[in-house]
Amino acid sequence: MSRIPARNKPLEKEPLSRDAWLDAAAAAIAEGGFDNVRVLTLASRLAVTRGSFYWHFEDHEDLLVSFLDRWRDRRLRELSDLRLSGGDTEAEMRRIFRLVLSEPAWNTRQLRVELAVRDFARRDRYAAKIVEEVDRARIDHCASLLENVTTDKQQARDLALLLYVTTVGGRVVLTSFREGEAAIDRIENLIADIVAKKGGPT
Amino acid sequence: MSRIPARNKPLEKEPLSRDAWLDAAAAAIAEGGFDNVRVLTLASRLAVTRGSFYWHFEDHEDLLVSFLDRWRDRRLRELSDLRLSGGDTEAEMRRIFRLVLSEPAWNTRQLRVELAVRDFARRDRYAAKIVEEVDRARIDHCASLLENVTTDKQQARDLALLLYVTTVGGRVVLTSFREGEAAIDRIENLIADIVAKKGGPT
DNA sequence: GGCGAACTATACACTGGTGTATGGACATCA
DNA sequence: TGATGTCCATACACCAGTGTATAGTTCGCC
Repeated sequence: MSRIPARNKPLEKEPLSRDAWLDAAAAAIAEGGFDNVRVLTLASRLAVTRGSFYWHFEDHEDLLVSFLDRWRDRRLRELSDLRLSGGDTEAEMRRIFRLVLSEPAWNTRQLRVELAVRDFARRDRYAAKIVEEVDRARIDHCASLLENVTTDKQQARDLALLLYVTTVGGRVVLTSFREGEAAIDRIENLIADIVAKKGGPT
Repeated sequence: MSRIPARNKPLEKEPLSRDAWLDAAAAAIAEGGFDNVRVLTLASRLAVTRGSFYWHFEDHEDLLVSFLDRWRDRRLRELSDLRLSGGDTEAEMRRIFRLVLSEPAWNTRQLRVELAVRDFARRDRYAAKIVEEVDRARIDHCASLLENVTTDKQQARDLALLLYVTTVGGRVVLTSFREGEAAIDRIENLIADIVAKKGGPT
């Protein structure tokens, strides 16, 4: 008993939710990847001790798995939201590019998280499964859109894959590369040309 | 003195070189990224204690910096070697793709190291500088090749960027993605088509 | 107002990591 | 042979992190 509790006020702060911990984890992941999520650090950032953590989560791994699950759910949901918002093929196509490519909100944290997840997937089986689910959904969606442009199903799928690969690749190399933002537009136009030409009479 | 040295034989093992430590680091990085290189682990893998490490290197950071320097030097060298080996534009083009894309040796360790370096570059200034140097060199080389195909310098540069981005992106998404190897060929053909068409009469 | 559940703090045991100081083994050369 | 330089082992101090056990606080509810 060397310390005084000093908590006379009724309720200074709301109790922490599981989601709050996941958000903190997201911040840590965006900063330094999955190896950077440490219970101790998150706790101090939330102004709480680890006692809270081990009430909400089984252990460290539980946190990571929960985070990955939430990440997948959100990515799949934003895809289906996109589908609902309708519009013609061209417009939706653009929107799906921007989703992974240059949507404003993506520019910092979400993008960094996405890349960190992909990186983690290279050494963690569960993360790999999650990433594959999301990739598949995105590519499928893109391919089904492209079937409005070309009739050849295989070709639609190849183009979708090309688009996706280019989109992700763009973010991977152009984040640490100068002349990025300017180039990204020109690349997008090049890609658009390909789609147009391939979509033609073959 | 609770232990017997037990080294009566004249010379059981060669003295370790700085490079051997860097190789061990490469293995660790390929497995689990830069956060996975730990002096203790490398030492035990080299069947040596950390005493050796701290003779060869200043500290942990020194190892990482040295590794990055060596990595850049090798990447730049393999580029200029490529330049020397000549051949027509088409052939060299293919070769440069495969260098980052599907060269057999790349399939596991070198590829994983490359992706780990890129990941590390997102949170480390020095690594970012290294990656940018290598990226620039590769893209420049690719662009200068493409000037044999198209006369428009800007277009050559854009195409080079597109090629590079697609190549890297392909490796990033298709490593954890099924139907990868088959798709990669079709993608490569698609890209080749673009180059051909763009290189045509505009 | 007393009970139980939800949440958090504290203290402890343990592991694994860095860095440093120091000494020992071995070779080379004067 | 002995001095010096190279390379590695050992021991120490220290810190950061996980996980667990336990106790304390606050709330809603009967």
